[in-house]
Amino acid sequence: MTLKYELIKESKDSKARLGKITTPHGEIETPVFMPVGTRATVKAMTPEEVKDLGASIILSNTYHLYLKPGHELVKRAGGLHKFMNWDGPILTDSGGFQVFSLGELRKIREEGVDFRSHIDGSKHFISPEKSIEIQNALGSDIMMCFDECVPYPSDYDYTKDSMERTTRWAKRCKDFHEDWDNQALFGIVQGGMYKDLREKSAHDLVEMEFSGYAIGGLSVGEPLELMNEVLDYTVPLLPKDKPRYLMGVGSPDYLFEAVIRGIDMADCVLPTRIARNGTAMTNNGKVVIRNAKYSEDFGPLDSECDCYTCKNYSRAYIRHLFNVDEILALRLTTIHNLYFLIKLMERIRNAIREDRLMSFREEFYKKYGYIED
RNA sequence: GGAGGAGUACCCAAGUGGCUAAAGGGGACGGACUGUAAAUCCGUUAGCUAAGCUUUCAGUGGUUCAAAUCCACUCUCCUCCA
Repeated sequence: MTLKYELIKESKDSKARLGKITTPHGEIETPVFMPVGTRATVKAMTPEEVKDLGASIILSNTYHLYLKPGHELVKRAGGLHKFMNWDGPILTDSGGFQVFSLGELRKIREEGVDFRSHIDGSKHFISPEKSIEIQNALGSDIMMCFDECVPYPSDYDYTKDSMERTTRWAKRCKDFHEDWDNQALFGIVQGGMYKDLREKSAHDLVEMEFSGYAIGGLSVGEPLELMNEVLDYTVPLLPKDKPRYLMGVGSPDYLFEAVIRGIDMADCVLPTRIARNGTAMTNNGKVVIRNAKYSEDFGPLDSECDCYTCKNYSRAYIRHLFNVDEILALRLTTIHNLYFLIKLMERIRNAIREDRLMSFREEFYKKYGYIED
């Protein structure tokens, strides 16, 4: 197996850890935040810009690229890296989340999932094997097993059946995949909010020996405390010498809580999506830049930020761009939000290195407004 | 001077007797967003002592149990003719 995880340091004041992942397209310092580029682009950004923001790995999506432009086309283009001009590591999601989010448009059975395209309604079928075939064609550095992300809340029996099927699918993904030298494969722990199901899922997947392990089915609407609880008993079941990836988490508090429980990787559309919808994450909390109170605020989005946006543009200007529906508005806020989270993870890594993660978290929460002082 | 047309809330615009405090857009204001069907979606937008009440559809007066809607006059704007 080519993917290498090096555990550099375990935090003294929490379960956080510092590490380094080596992929065929470069190294990743962990804990890391991974920007999402579903359709082979981090929306509104060029790959060069994403790299300049400090991103060391990005996500892309099996389901979306399979529909458009088609994974065979991407393969003919020379693979996803070449196609989109990103030469760093890429992680591809398996399409499992779409199984969860497409609702009415899909039907799950043992063999796989029948989908209807959200684009034109055409019928499609994705199985674990098909998902791997697509991800092989894309050539991502890290592939994900095809899974089902169970909604919250879900009852015990449904969650159990689903989790067991996800485990069987994981086995099929692993058996189908061949080129382990160039592409790693992560298993995804499911089991909803049920401890015994999470334990069973983690146990069975760890036994299969994947390149790394993801925790799926969290951050789907449950309270933060519940996510923390699930992480508390699930993360310790995962091997220390492999990366641990919490899927779909991207608000600062969720990232902190995940990292202090031993998570190494996380991805989320949140920073890029809310950026396009007019919200910035700052050290002093959320800034809904469209609000009237910023119309004459000539200071930066975040006075403590040194990103391109904050160095050069004012809140009043960005608000104006949103008000008149200019493309640059989306770009400027996206640059800031991505930089903010990438930088936050760097600050978190430094705090782990210096054994002061818990105090950094406290300080950050107070300023951000998560806790009142 | 003559003939015709039009004036509805911040803007555009529907409504031509009661179900209209008034459709729909836009704007403004606020909110949501967490492995992206998202430059998206949702809410508010006459005033108030807000379950209820008060004042609105150019203005004034009238008809009617009831008027943005019907009638009269006035004002303003537009088009055509002289």
